[in-house]
Amino acid sequence: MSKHTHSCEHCHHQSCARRVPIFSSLDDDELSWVSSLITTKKYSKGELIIMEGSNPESLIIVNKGKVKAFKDTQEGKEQILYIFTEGDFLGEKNLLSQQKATYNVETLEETHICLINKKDFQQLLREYPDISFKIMSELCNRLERLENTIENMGAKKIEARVSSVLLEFLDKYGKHHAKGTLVELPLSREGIASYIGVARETVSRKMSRLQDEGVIRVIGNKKVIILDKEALEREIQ
Amino acid sequence: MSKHTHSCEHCHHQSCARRVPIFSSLDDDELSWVSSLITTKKYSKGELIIMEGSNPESLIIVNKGKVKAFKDTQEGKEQILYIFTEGDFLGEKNLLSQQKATYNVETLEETHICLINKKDFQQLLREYPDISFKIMSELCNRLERLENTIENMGAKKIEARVSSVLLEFLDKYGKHHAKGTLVELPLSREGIASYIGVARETVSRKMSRLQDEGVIRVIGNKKVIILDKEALEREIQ
DNA sequence: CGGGCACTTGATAGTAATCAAGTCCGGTGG
DNA sequence: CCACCGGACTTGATTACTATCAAGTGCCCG
Repeated sequence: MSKHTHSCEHCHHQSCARRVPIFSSLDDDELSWVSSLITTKKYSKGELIIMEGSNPESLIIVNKGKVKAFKDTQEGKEQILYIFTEGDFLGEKNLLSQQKATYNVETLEETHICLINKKDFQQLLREYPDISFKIMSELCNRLERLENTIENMGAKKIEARVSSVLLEFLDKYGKHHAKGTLVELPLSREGIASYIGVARETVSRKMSRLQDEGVIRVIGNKKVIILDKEALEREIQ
Repeated sequence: MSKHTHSCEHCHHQSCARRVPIFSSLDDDELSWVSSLITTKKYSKGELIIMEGSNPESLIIVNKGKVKAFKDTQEGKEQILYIFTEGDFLGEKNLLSQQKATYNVETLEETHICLINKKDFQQLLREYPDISFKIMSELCNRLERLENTIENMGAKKIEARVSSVLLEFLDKYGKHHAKGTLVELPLSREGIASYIGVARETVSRKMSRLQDEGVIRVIGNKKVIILDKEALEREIQ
């Protein structure tokens, strides 16, 4: 057994490593070793974790909470690119290519992260090629999501973009509910707007319309019940 | 020396393998071996290489020519996602994740491609981890390009999108010229339009305006001289 | 030289951004 | 506990921009 298995100060990390898809091919001993490499950090809501142009020296894994990755444009707008949640990793660009961060990352709620040092991470990759495969696979998934986003933004009506986001949030954050699926929105109206590239008023209007049509039910600013998932899927086609 | 080094039927492939960034860490012997795994194929302009939903069983490397990767929407529009040129690989999604093709790929001119069988490719990855690193690095680059595209489409004016494309083409296809840089456009106006997500008439108008302002000079339908690169960069900011 | 196709240019209409009030809700302090 | 305050959201009116529709125009190729 690894000498790290019973190291109490790392016990709470192991669950982190165990939950992360990129380490899913490792056995208990290996996970213990990985856990020993991890340090943790906690952030409260609204803190900036990574700043565009900086040079993070570690792989970051989200252990609890949510963060948004976004770019600031000179026109004063904000374009949200990703929302990362439990199990997602980030900062890989700085470790795999030799690049500076190309976007900001900010917490959307209280968030705990795990950090793996650049050298340790690179050693892991060499020792366990399966981790590389997992990462490549995840990078392909991200590419696919971005490709779909581009298709939405370039070739589809705004109705379709709103429906897409709602379905995406439904998949990620939906919970069963009497008449449909209850979704806790990770973003404000303004956040949704800068995620799909429209004005915040437009999001309000489209969501109001969807409510009038009986497709969704809006509960305050942070919750939505999806009553008719198929209708949303029809909007996207 | 590898027994393949003097195998004439593979000589013309070796240059392909040698030119490809993902194999740049291999030595001559290893390259010869890779070359022996490669088969080639030629396409004329306008042929469909990959169809959305199909399941390509090989990694494809562009050896000569250009191809476009695009999605067809139900609204009848086409969204172009990538233009791949000499040295670029594609089809990785089907080999790294277990996914079907999520976009169509069509040649923009006469194109020669190299094919590496799925099993051979996976063996290569296991034997030479550096190839995995190169691929991860390239995937990160693609992510970054898509992230920038999304920023353009979501948060920037159309002027900026046109300027972005022109600068992108300038980087990839520009050649020195008396008064600026001559760029052979890989896409028609309609192609450019579906690359940046606007109507083809809008591309015409914006380019006319840029010509009136003395920033570019349009020569027929397929060439442009960039006279004032800085002006384009200012449009993007 | 003629035909066709891609492109340009102009006119119009539709849609979303912007500007501008309100409204709702949660939190705070009296 | 209630009243007030501020921030986020909704809704309405107007403006600006681009898509669409509709003629031309020019260029390439046979």
